[in-house]
Amino acid sequence: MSPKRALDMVDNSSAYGIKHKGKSRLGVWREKEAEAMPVVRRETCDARVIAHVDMDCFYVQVEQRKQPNLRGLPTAVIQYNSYKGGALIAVSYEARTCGVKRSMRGEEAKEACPQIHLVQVPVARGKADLNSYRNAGSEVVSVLSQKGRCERASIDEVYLDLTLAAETILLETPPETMQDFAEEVLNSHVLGLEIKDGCDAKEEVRKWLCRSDASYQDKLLACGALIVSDLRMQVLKETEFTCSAGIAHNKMLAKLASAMNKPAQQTVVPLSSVEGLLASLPIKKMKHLGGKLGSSLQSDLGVNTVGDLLQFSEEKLQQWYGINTGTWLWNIARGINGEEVEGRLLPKSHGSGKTFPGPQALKTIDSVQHWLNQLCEELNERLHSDLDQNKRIAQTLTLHARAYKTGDSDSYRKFPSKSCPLRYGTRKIQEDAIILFQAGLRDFLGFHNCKAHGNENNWGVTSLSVSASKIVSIPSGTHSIVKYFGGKFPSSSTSNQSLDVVIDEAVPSSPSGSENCSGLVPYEFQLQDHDDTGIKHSKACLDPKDPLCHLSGKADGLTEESFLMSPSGNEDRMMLNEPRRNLPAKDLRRVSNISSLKAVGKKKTAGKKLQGNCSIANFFNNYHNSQSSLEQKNVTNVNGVKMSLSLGSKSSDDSYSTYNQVGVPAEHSHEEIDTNKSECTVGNMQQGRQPWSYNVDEIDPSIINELPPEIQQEFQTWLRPHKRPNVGKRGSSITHYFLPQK
DNA sequence: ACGGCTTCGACT
DNA sequence: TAGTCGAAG
Repeated sequence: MSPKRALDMVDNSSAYGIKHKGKSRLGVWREKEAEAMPVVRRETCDARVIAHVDMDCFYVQVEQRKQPNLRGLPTAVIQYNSYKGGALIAVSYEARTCGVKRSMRGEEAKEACPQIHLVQVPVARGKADLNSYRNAGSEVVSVLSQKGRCERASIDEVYLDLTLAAETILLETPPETMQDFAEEVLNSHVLGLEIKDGCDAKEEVRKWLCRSDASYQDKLLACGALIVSDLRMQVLKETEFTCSAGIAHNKMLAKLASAMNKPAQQTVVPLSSVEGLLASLPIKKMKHLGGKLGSSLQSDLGVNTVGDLLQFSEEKLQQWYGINTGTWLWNIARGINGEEVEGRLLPKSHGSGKTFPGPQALKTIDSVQHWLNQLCEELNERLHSDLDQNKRIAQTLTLHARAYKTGDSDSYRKFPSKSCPLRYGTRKIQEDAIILFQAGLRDFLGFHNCKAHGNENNWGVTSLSVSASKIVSIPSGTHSIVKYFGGKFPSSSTSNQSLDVVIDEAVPSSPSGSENCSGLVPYEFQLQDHDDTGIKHSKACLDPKDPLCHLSGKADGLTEESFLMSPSGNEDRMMLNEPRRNLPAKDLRRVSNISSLKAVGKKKTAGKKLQGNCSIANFFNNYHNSQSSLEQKNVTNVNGVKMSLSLGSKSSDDSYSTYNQVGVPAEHSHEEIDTNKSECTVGNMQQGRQPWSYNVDEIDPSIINELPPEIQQEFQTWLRPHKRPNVGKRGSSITHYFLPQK
């Protein structure tokens, strides 16, 4: 009842038709012209090929790679061993068959499955350290991002838009002309494909893949299945991780499908199966409907399956849930979901937090200080990794906390989150964090209740977290300039405080005047000496001779144009919103025949190759047949080339550092498509990069202020926060005008 | 004593 | 904007 009220009030006030355009809170594009079309045709128009790839019990796999003797055994990853054996955060499929569930604690899991192996999450600074999982996720992304636009949806999931690659295969080597299929693709599950008793499932799948009378969409999906099985093999080969995948015409369906057959399998959702699939799908299984909205649908409308939604008109759903959500519901009931796959390989924020349940609650400023210091250290480390590896800078620091208050039975008040401009350097982050905390605490306790000190605090903090957001890329050119001037740009993540990027605050020199924590815009970056002596936010340059002063003094600011030229990929979205062509007549790039096993051509040495038509299941059979770690296997790829495959425990720590960088732009212009590297190019080109028309690396820093104004301005742009224009409408002429030159 | 920790998006 | 809230994995 109550959610609907809130939504009603919001959306009714914004009268029909006004808020229609743009992205709703559920990421749905409302398309007027599409709405006029009958359902079937609308769906038919969506001939994209989207995949969702989901790592199988990822944390477990990461631990099993570290300890290969755990492979194939019931295993779970736990954190914090203290309370009832620790909390399970990942459970292997062997353990799941014993009835072990993720919500259990270690002790329960031991009861349910006495043979289970419990591995602890690494701990650093007294808290869980997820870095090894993050890095492992990056390894996977670096493989998966090679055949199409790739969106890192979480630490262990990605979406891929494989439309272009699938279209290309269909044109050049359509499945119906292929004589051999990799075994893995024959293991696909095809929804709606009936496997009659006594029939060979693989043979049925093979026939489905190469039906010449299939619809265009089905053929595209078949190509998608080929690509995805290949990618999954590649992931296994490069990372030793298995994953599951869904291949469908949109993100929603792909996501649904990837969960249908786990682990290490893939599922295809042909158009013809969609209606039946949704008809029986419990409403709560749908992404975004697992929470209150789903409950509200059940209790208020009596909707139990997604298909049940079909009986409600769009208007009705809008009346209940608002315009955007209503339309979204109406669409998903029909299997329609226009969300784009965002080309984003890196996270948008970094956070570090810890809870202090019940008795552990922090009751003194000192203990809060201590833990904030730990959290800030970790955050700082990750910020510097990001800077090193991805040339990105975060601009906002936010503190979240939870606290309770005893006595004084004021109505319960939430601990407010607070944020301020982020200054690089552990000490500075720590200082700012505690100041933010104190500001929050004041609000939390209320004005009258400002008992500062003493042991008898009436408050306790049950969770703390710090996070860094508003991350922007520095183009490589800027990086080199920074290096020139500062000479302190960290080249390895160990040198932490070598670069301070200071966000200039117009007002007080630290967030201590908490009232002023907000409202400091506009702010700008300055490069500052790295002495960590204190809080220096002064607008004046430390070194007046520093040529950067001229730049940062030059103001004039961010133009919309420069935003559109940013390498963050935004400009591409403008184009992607254009209606799809029916056939990919032009602009096709060569994509290697997916059944071939060309090396990815990256950092990975030729140490590991797997036979082309070997299935993932076979991989494991082989693995268990020869357990010895670090064993070399000689296998032959489809081209008849002998290669060696090494399995088992490589020294995991080393391998992480090799990989933990991902998505660093390759410097390809759209023109220089080299067929040899086509896989990489197709994958990377969507990222959109290098707005520079000069090679900044070669510019003498001492004369930077003599440079052409465009260069200075661009440089300046990168020292300022992005201002996201509201006017990024599709087809706006300014967009096109400033797209990277062809 | 909420499973903990992390990330994202929409909304106001 | 900063801050809140919901959701997911």
